[in-house]
Amino acid sequence: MRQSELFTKTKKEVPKDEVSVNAQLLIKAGFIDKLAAGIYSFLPLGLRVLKKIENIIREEMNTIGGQEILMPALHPKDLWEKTGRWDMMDDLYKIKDVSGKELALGPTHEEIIVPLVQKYIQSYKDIPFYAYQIQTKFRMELRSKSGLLRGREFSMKDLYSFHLDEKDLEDYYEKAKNSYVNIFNKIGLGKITHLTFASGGSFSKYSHEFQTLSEAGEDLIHICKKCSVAINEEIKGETKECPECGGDDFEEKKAIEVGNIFKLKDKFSKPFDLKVKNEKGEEVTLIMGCYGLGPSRVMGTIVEVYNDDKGMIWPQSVAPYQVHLIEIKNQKSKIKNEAEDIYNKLQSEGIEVLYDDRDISAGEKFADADLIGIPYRVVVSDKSLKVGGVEVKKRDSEKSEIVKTSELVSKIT
RNA sequence: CGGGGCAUCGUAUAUUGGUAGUACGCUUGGUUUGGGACCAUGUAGGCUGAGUUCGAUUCUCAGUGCCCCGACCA
Repeated sequence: MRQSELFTKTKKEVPKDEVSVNAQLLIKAGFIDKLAAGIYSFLPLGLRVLKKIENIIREEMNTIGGQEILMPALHPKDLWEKTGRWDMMDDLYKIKDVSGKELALGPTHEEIIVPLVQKYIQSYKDIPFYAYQIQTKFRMELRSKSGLLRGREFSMKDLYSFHLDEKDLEDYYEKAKNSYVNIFNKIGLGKITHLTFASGGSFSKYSHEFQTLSEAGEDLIHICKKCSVAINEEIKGETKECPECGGDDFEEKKAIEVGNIFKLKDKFSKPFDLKVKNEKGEEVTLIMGCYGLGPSRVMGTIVEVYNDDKGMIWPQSVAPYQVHLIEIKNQKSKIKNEAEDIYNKLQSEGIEVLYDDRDISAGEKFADADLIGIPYRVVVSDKSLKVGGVEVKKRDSEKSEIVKTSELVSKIT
């Protein structure tokens, strides 16, 4: 992508009503735009990051047998009345059409997937079954805040699993848990994301959250010093020992909840009477698990965690581009041609390049590169050519090195 | 939902009960080119409604919006 053609430009100033680090940096760099409180547009750079995150999640979901689907965001009222959540859930957006028909904007999809599965699955032979989607959710947050961390409209991956018995649910739950660990490792948050015991509601003792350490977090978690699994505030009040290893020495830290997984058992299959025939021809109620993970919140979390005073520092796996190619030219030099050649070369190698071909000062290009936070910065200038090539600098490092143009591709892959 | 704060060109800000100014951005022309360069040029603004007043962007009230603290958050 040529930066001269990129839809958004960076700003020098941040809107004064933004305080959170992720909102400030993402808006300043032109990744997102705020339409209203907790409602954002994803602009070209931001959308690329969001999609990278989504694709990492997809890959892992597919690995554990999830089939991707896409359910509607508009939900007829009667489905929500069946579970009692039309009145119970106070952050449900409710709308009415001209005929007076009432609908909800989906905040989660148990009410939709259960009837859907009921319609297509009648036999134990089709169970277990796993389906997931990545979709926009709506929740009427009374106080949305902190940029992408708590929105009223946000992206969410929700996986639902269907089982014949609890043992099968348990087994799959463990698989899903592991797949979440893989996801956070791949996204670059692995080391600071703790598996966290949370309340299991009325049907199981525990559920699990995935909590990423950050001062911007709303949650307080208690990390077991022995096994580094954490427990949340709620659980901390109920137990003195780590449910994982029995340790009793904890460290308190603030964290952002980036994922949660629940054993729903028959909480939703029962009200909808979701049953299949077993081997004996008897009807059995299916039991369920659900597994949530918010790509947009993850994106905000990454920014909160990886930044410095100059801007964002994207992990390679989710960066909008791998290389920020910068040309520094003067009127007499042939830099333009050199930079063009390198741009084409890198692209033909399948490397994602943001090419700063704009006619502005070097300082401004460097400042933008630091702000946008692409992992590799490659500078082409008279100075670099004179000493044999291009200058390569990693965003998270102070030093740069001269690399021969012919060796550039191997250097950055 | 309780409490607090804020509202002026696209962005950030200043001033004022009497012609609203500056910087950045953007236009055009020129000089520049290794850490947000310079000269010239043009561009655009008082959240909405009511009240007080000869006159309101400024004072009062209401509304709306945004931010923060708290509560809430399968």
